[in-house]
Amino acid sequence: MNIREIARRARVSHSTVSRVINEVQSVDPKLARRVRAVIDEVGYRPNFQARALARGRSHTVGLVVSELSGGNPFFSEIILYFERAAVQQGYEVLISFADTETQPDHIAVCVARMQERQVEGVAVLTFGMEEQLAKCAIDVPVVYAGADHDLRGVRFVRINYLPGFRDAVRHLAEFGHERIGYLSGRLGWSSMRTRFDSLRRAMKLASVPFDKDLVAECDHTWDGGAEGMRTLLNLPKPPSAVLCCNDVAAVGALKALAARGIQAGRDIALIGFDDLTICRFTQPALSTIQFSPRELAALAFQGLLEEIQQTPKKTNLEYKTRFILRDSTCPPRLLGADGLREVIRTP
Amino acid sequence: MNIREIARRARVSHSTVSRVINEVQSVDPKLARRVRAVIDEVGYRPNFQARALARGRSHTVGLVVSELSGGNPFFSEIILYFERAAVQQGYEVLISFADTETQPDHIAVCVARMQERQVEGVAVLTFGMEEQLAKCAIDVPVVYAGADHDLRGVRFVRINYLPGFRDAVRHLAEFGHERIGYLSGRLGWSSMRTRFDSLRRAMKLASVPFDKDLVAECDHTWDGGAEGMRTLLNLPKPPSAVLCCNDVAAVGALKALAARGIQAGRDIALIGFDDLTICRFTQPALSTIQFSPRELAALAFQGLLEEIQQTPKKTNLEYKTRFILRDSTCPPRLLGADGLREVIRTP
DNA sequence: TTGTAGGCGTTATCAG
DNA sequence: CTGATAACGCCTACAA
Repeated sequence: MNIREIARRARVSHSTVSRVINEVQSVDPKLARRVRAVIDEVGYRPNFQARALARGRSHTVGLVVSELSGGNPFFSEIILYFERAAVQQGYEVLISFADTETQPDHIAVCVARMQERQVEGVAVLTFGMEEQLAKCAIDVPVVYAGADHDLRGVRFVRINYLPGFRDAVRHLAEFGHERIGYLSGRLGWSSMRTRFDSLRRAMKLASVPFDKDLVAECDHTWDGGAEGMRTLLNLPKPPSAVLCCNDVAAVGALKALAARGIQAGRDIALIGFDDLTICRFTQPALSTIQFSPRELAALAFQGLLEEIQQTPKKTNLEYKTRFILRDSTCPPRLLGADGLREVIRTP
Repeated sequence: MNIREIARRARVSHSTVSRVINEVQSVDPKLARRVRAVIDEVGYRPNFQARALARGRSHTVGLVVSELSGGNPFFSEIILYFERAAVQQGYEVLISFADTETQPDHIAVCVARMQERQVEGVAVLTFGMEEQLAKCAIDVPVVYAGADHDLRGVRFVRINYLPGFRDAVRHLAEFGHERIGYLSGRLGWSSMRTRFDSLRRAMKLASVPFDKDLVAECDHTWDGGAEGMRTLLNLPKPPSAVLCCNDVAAVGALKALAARGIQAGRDIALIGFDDLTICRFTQPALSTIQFSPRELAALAFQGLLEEIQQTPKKTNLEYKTRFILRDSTCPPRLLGADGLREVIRTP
């Protein structure tokens, strides 16, 4: 069923049908009604591919996220809210997971595939591997999220990690913590690197000494967090408080703590990052630094839309993190020569 | 940059360029090389919209999931593995979240939108609201996942809930549990309804008495699970073991238990459903019924592909759940007249 | 206001 | 093996 067939049945030309579909006002109401009747009767729906071809606009955008994060609820929410924003503006979204682990240039591959599909723009929300983009020629509006490494003038959501870390560290400092540890994630990922840098700046601001031995560079996954926490606990003098690069790792860390009979919020202070829903349901509820996928996704789409439409005045795309206090922190405990050692069951 | 421009530069006709692109063997190797050189030089990539229009095949499929599940890692994995299977077969995927809560017919709306985009097929993985589809005319291959309510001959992944529930109930029965509770999710959702029915059949098979007072019909969300568990705990005689309609609700339930000083795996037996990664990281590790998003997504795509290609012999699309034993179960405790009452702190 | 004709970038069918 | 020419379904001057 196409526009010509509708035209035939309504005894008008196909251009008239086209006008009716596109709500061009100049059509005679009677004709319009006749056309609409036929359209409803046969259940006709225009072919967007053809329309896109003719108009040169696909009304489709791409979203690339990181495959490693498949089981991470953070990304599931990113996708949800991005799609919602897109649909609201009449866009459809093509999704793609970039396997940055085994294929360094996979992001570029995904973007290229989307370009062939004539997307009008693509949001790359991989949080840390987008440098790859700089290497290849991409001639479609792109937006990504990161801290401040301006990539060839590409638009990005500037993520300000400092406020969250500053308040978190301040909170720990008020408790008297002096040995603050960190589960860093892979520092090869730029967003992990930046989180780490922000933490150090926050510590400097709060005059808390930084000790690189208290940093465990682990995967930012459930298992990675557990592994990292075990590493810290095996230190001669473990930290009295630990921050994490994300909530998923923090939950893993909780597991490692529990395995040794250590309870966060009583024996050690633990702070996550992201503010996933699950934070409210861990035992104890996890204090964290909020990094709302909802707002982030909305900002990213907004930025992308402005790039696509070449809007002159641009929204300030800055996302500020903030500290969320729950129950997983406490004053330093048993800070003798052996640090936490006393409460740790021998493994 | 289009096929004609390439043709001009390579001094051939655009048909020849088309043949080169589509690797038609009959092209003179010399010409082919010349064309390829130009293509590489200018970085030309064919326009899929146009190709789709001409060929009548878009090489795009749609995936509709439930919006309510935004924060649920289960869906994030579904999307990931579906996309992976699709890309492997040269398909791109259009994603859509159906808001089944406020708009009962939203699934149909999403499918319709995708049809306008000429998707070759759509997978509706909403687990329980797909009945809506029956009401509207959809003339595109569709696959969904459900138990056994055959929908107008539409292809679906048959989910066999029984094996998982059977082994879970058997396990509890061996422990001597006679008061088994259930956090059911909304029974208006067909998949929730079917899980419930399967549980009852499993209980009958194991000769465990069924008591409808021990069923809490709650949301299948984090908060819903907590709420449901509180309801059960407030019963005059709470159950000694509780199964849940999904892991997310189970984690919520764990929270409610902890709030009253009750520990799963010691004071009460708790079993989830889905086998999300997080099950290994709760305290205690959550026994659950496996419902792998990975296999499910792969099966769904496989089925969709067969529908699209009208393959004569069809894969048997059955997914069998299975019980995964971890640490959250235990024998019934304090089963006096007051059930668990004794260990419950007054709220 | 309406219809005719041409074009969007491909593929596919013919002659040559 | 190659190159016109006509689709694919729609939009849009331009002319009537």
